[in-house]
Amino acid sequence: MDSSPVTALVPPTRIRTVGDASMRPDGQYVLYWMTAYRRGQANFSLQRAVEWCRELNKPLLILEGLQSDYPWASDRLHRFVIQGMVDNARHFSGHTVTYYPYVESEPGAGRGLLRTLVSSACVVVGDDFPCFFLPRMVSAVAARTPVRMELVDSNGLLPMRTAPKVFSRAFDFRRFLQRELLPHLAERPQTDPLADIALPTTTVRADILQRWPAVVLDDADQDTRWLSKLPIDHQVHSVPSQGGSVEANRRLESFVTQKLTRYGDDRNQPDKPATSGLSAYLHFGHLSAHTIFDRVTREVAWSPDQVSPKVTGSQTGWWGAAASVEGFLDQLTTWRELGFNMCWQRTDFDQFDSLPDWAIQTLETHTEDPRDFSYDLEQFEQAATHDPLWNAAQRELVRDGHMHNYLRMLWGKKILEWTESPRVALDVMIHLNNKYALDGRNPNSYSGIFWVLGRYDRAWGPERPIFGKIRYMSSANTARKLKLKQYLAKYGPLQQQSLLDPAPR
DNA sequence: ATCGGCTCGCGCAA
DNA sequence: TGCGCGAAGCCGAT
Repeated sequence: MDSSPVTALVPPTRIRTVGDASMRPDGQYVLYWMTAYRRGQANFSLQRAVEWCRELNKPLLILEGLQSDYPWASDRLHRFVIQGMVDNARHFSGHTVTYYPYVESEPGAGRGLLRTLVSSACVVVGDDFPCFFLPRMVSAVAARTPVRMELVDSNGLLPMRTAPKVFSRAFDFRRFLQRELLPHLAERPQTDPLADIALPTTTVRADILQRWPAVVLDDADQDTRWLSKLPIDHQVHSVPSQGGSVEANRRLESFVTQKLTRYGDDRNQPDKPATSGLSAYLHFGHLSAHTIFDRVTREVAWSPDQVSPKVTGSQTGWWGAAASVEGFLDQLTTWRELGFNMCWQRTDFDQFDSLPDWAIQTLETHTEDPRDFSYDLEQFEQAATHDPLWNAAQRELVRDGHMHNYLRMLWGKKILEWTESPRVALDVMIHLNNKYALDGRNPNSYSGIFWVLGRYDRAWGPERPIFGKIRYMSSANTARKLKLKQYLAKYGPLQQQSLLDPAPR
């Protein structure tokens, strides 16, 4: 793929104008409001903002903000994002742009900042992310923005707008991609849209900086101290995983060179994991799916002419690559983009009633079935069930901010089995995942959670209590299938310490 | 270890 | 209208 030319312009299908205000040529700068693609590289939003700068000969101001009052805001999520800001500050300092990282010090403190910056802008470019509170926030801003505002889709390899409907099965979406994806693979974002160009410069006014001080990133290593003053959840402590584009690229490199060939066999093996560990970086936009795709295909010298002319929707054989590579690309394309397809098409993607009819029907038939075990949210959260394997998976989530690939399915199936109703089970899954997982609050998190309840799946027999025709999973079989000795030891109960205390450093 | 049966909605060819 | 097929299932038989 590397040899094909990079698209000169951001594809129009990735851009939508919101509101009806016009561009103001007498503004002082172009404003890029960075909310989802928190990176300087391979970012169509940034690239679009630069297009405007060049057309108008105006400076570029980039606002990367972090509110403190969004749901589940915590030390863990804040620290990851702020580490990303450190990388971005370093990256943008080598370019003729003004980068303005802002972290809200108390709820509502940031109110007015965006409006103030917009009032001097020619045009505003924002990120078109279809999940969590971002769509609502962005439309609220768009409704009262006095200048032209564009949202750019830099989420994935397929522009969200090109899928004409919701796909209810991976197989159908995969078949669609096999027909449609190739041309879009050629329309890649520029690696560095600011390379080799000199834009006019601007500064943020002193009175603005005084009221909304840019976050000081020099002492990011000490950030635990100033994070503790923010009105966020300090019980959800930060984790060793470092956020930001630098670490994201380091992980990508290590995955491609060390693990990719084993991906097919070992991705579910806890003791010698062959996973990429990139989902949190994708979620916060520290890394682009295009960058991952380019790096993987370069490593294995794949080119589009290896693609099979036969479109079947089958998982294997279409890419014309080794099984491990096809498996990983299927994750990156079919499964990742399937979640974006759902969130883009349906605003009720996080509601129980968005499940397929057969799943709702069978779950409701069995809602009154007696439960052998029933736990409330706190018992789940404290990993206080009777099942050591489930508790270990929950502790991994709470302590490290992620959960093992295969166990997260079992984790969800058991929550369904051990709560009073499927709707409550859904609430528990969403809450725990969004609160503790670095990659939560993302379309793919919702895919995983809803898969537990039947989305993208099919009915299975025999019909069982509670589950009905929903696919069942058991801890005993999982323990038989995976080597879990080290995992169980690592995530066993702590002796003295409460689960929610900060991890020892 | 590897199998067949369980069981069914969906898209597409016919 | 019928057919093929599906993210990771389980269970019992060989």
